[in-house]
Amino acid sequence: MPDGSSTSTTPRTPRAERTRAALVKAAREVFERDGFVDARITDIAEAGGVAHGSFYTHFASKDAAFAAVLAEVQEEMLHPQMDAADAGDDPVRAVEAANRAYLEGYRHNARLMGLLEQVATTNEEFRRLRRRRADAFVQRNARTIRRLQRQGLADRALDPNVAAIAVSSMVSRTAYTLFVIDQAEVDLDALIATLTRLWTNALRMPSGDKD
Amino acid sequence: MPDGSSTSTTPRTPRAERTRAALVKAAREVFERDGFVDARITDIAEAGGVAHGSFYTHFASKDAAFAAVLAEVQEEMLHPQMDAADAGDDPVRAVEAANRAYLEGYRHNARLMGLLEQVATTNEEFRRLRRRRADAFVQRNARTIRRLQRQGLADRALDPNVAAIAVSSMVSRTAYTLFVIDQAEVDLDALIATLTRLWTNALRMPSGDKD
Amino acid sequence: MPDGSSTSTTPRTPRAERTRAALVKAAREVFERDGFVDARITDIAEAGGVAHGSFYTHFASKDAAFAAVLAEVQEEMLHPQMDAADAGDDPVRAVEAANRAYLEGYRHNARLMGLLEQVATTNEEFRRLRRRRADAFVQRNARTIRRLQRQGLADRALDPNVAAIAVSSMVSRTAYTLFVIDQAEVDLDALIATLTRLWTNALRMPSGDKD
Amino acid sequence: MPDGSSTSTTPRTPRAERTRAALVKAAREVFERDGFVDARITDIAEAGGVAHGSFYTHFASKDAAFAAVLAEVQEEMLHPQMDAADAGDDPVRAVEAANRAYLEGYRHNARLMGLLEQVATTNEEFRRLRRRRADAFVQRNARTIRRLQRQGLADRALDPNVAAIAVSSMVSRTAYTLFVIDQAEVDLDALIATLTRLWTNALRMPSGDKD
DNA sequence: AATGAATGAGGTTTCATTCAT
DNA sequence: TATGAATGAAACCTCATTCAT
Repeated sequence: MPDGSSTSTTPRTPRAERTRAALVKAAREVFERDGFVDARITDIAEAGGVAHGSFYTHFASKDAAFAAVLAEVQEEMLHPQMDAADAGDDPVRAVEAANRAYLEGYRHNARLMGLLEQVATTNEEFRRLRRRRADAFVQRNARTIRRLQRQGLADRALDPNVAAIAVSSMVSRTAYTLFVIDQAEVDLDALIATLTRLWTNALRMPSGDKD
Repeated sequence: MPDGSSTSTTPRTPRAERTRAALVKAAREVFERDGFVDARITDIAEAGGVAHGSFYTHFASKDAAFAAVLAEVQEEMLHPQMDAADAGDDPVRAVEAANRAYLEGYRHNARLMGLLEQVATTNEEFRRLRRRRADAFVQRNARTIRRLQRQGLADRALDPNVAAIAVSSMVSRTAYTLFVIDQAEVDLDALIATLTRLWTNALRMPSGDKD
Repeated sequence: MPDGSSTSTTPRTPRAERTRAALVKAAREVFERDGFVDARITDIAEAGGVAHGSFYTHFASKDAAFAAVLAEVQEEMLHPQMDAADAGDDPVRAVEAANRAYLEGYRHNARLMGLLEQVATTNEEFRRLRRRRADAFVQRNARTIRRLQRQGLADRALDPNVAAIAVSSMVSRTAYTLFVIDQAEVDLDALIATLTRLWTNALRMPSGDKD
Repeated sequence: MPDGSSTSTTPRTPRAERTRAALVKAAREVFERDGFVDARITDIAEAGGVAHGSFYTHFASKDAAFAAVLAEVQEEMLHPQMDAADAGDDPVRAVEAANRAYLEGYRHNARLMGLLEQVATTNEEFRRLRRRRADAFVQRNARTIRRLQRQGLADRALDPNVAAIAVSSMVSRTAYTLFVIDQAEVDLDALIATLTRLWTNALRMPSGDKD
């Protein structure tokens, strides 16, 4: 979470806790409805059932409120991790599991992801946040790709660092396109299947089927 | 290009033409330096060497000026077209040529592309513009993928529409990551090679080399 | 009074009440000094001893502030009502009383009446307001004229509706001419006497004196 | 006409004369359509079929153009003159003739009269113009009233100066109400009859009919 | 903690008028 | 005389944030 900005003072009383929770919920609604720029503190306070000024009892700024909203979904929104442990020994299944986790989380929080994209274009703090999350993902995938290459399970001609960026871009931007821009109804299983196959193809990971 | 957004009547006199050109140049500089939101009309006018109000002789609004800036780079910025004609009979060469064209254009106009991304998150008009460009690209690629599948040159298990979105996302988002976010010095040839290989791998397009 | 034009929610705290009152007073001063068009929000705020933006805590717009100023003088500024009850049985005395009330109110708020005239030429909202007030007056007078005609106390050859407009125009426009345009010192009793006599003559209302 | 402001330089050539005439016509249309404040020089020039800047070849300012428009209707728009010469020896007929002339002129140029009223509330120059016209009218009527009083043909109890203002206010404001504000279809003969009777009644001028 | 009034910076846009060609 | 581009003043209103109660 971007530094200490999420809250000015750590809330103490249960009443404050309740108010804060109501404001986080309200903030998410208003942000998702109006976008970050057009969202007004007044509207958030009103939606949270408190007076205008009370917003600042709990958040130092509009940014801080947005950070608090993001913090709530952080767990759900980890990037897909091609972690073999997730799927026994089968790397393809691992990719699929990672994609499923990511896409389900993305779809569930699509508007928020769109917001993060919006805010990150403008605000250094959230640009860093977005980058940190992406980096963690990319680096872990780069390690995995290197391991697969060593094991003869992935195309050795690929630069693992660039490949990690590329496949992660493929999944995340496709999710953005379908869920945020198009807002289309999507057959998630089919989407996962296609992206997984593209991914494993791209790395030339061996699969049971014949070419 | 968002149609009516630049001032409707074509400028007449050479003097006007000169002033307008100076303003487009100035606008690009200011936008790239300050971002769309923080760019001030005043600064653009000043950078263009004209009086404050003269900006409005040529552009109806900040949006219109931005549209004019984008129009200038339109040709350069076409999406990669996997058009076989570009590379004789070799589909892999065609992909590579398309990627090269796209990535060179992107790198050359990286800041502007970052701006477009920024503005599109906020402004319906430019959201449509971005979408229109992406759609054209995606649809042509979808046709190409279908053709390759029919010819037995691409993985028939892939949904061509989703695959078209995915590979296009891979290239464009990787460009955004490297050129806009990271702003790193990049070995373009290596990047093109990797992306092309990932792309052709992803579709299981046959290539000369052995796995 | 143009309904929703003053800020919707009734102000709460005494402090707000005080500030609002100060702003209404300040607005009246500035409007009367500079005219509606040239009056600047900044000047009103300054004259009211509050910050620029505080004006908008209490009024949605310049129009709303003007409406609030008008609301303050509404009682004083009713049009003259030729209501017999005001003067026992003597209709002439009733006319005189009505004229006195109207002219005293008009003189007292002359600059404001000039302003209303100014604003009404430009602003639909206040055009309606002016019209509503005039209509109420005219219609009541039309009824009275009809009654007097029935009682044989007024010239039956007159169209009561047009006559009502005409006599009301006579009084109100004379007031405008003398108090707003000429801004002359006026002997109010003499003016009332003349207008009353013209009025009662015009309707051929019987009076004690001989011609 | 308000001083020399109507034209910067006296036009010479027939071409200039034609352009100027077209602009006066255009100005009247635009003023009547949009009101003085909202009328834009650009629109006037466009309606007149000339370039924006050419407006200033013929008029020093927006005010000057409005003055030129008013000058065109000046003859028609003289105030009613209770001039016995108009109607032989019958003073009532004279009043009627004067009212007819005034009301016909007013109705014919109603929108322009509304404009003059609008502009006069804001602009000193036109305030003076309006006042000069009204004064001339009022003073002549005051003389006539005095004469009638001397001849025993008018109520001697009336202050002739105030009475002159009052009856002139009655006619002019009634015209404004009906033609400018209400914009109603009006039976002109009936209106003239009523106003004439009110007027002659008001002064207690003898008429053939019995009370 | 909660309230809600007060603060004040900040930039867009319009359009009458000027002026070089 | 006509053109039309250039000028620049001017002020409104929003809203995040602060602060007195």
